[in-house]
Amino acid sequence: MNNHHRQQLEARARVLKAMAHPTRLFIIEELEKEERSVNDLTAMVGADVSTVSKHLAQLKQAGLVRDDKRGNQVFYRLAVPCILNFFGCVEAVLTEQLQQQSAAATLRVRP
Amino acid sequence: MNNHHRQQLEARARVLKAMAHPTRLFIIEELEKEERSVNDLTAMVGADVSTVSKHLAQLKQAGLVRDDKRGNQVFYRLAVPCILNFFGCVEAVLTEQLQQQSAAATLRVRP
DNA sequence: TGGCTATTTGGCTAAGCTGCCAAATAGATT
DNA sequence: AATCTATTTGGCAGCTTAGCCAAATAGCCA
Repeated sequence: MNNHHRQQLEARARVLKAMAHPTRLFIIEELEKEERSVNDLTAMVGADVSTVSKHLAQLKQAGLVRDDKRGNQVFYRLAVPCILNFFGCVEAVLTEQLQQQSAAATLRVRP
Repeated sequence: MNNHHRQQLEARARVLKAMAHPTRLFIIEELEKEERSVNDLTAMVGADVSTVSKHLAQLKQAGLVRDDKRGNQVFYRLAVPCILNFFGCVEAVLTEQLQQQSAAATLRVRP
């Protein structure tokens, strides 16, 4: 594993880490639909404004969202449109897990 | 955000979190090529065996890899083949970041 | 200006993660 | 059985994260 490769892996890990939180995934989902102000998102998430603001800062730092200040408010939108596709594989993983679990349950019931 | 939705987001976040570490990404990359024993991976990663073993346990817990004990050794392989595609979007994010950075650098040089 | 709303930042605590060493476990070999 | 190799587990120190409250900042409106 050379230096360049390591840096590449670290960069990828940073992006994944920024996405790896339920609230931030929710925000990403919402921003897929349309841009939103911090206030909007705060109401939808149901946490303290400061918490949501910090989540948004993390997403921005990772390059996943952009912000746009208009008047009083700051609107956030996705920086990268392809995040939707991103979940095809995650879903596959989750489906696999369900199948595994139900298979295991069946084995326990009928050993 | 109803209960089912929240659980779905948490499940997705767990998978992403399992991937969000440079060493674990490296392991995933290696396992894309072929199955590997813990010893193999430890040599490639260059950390303590116990550390690598714990990374593997995390990947397994998330449903990303499967293990297979043969004789003395435990071989790990990917549970889900589609992880390769998973990175198209991450790469797009990273490319965006580079473009942003070089654009900003240009602005600083020629304001 | 003063007050109002929207957002960010600082500070704190509780909880979680990472990596190492040491010890335990499991299989193979002599 | 004794020993060797491969792997996992327990435990700890150091570091990071999440969430809240309080305070600071920024723009709007009377």
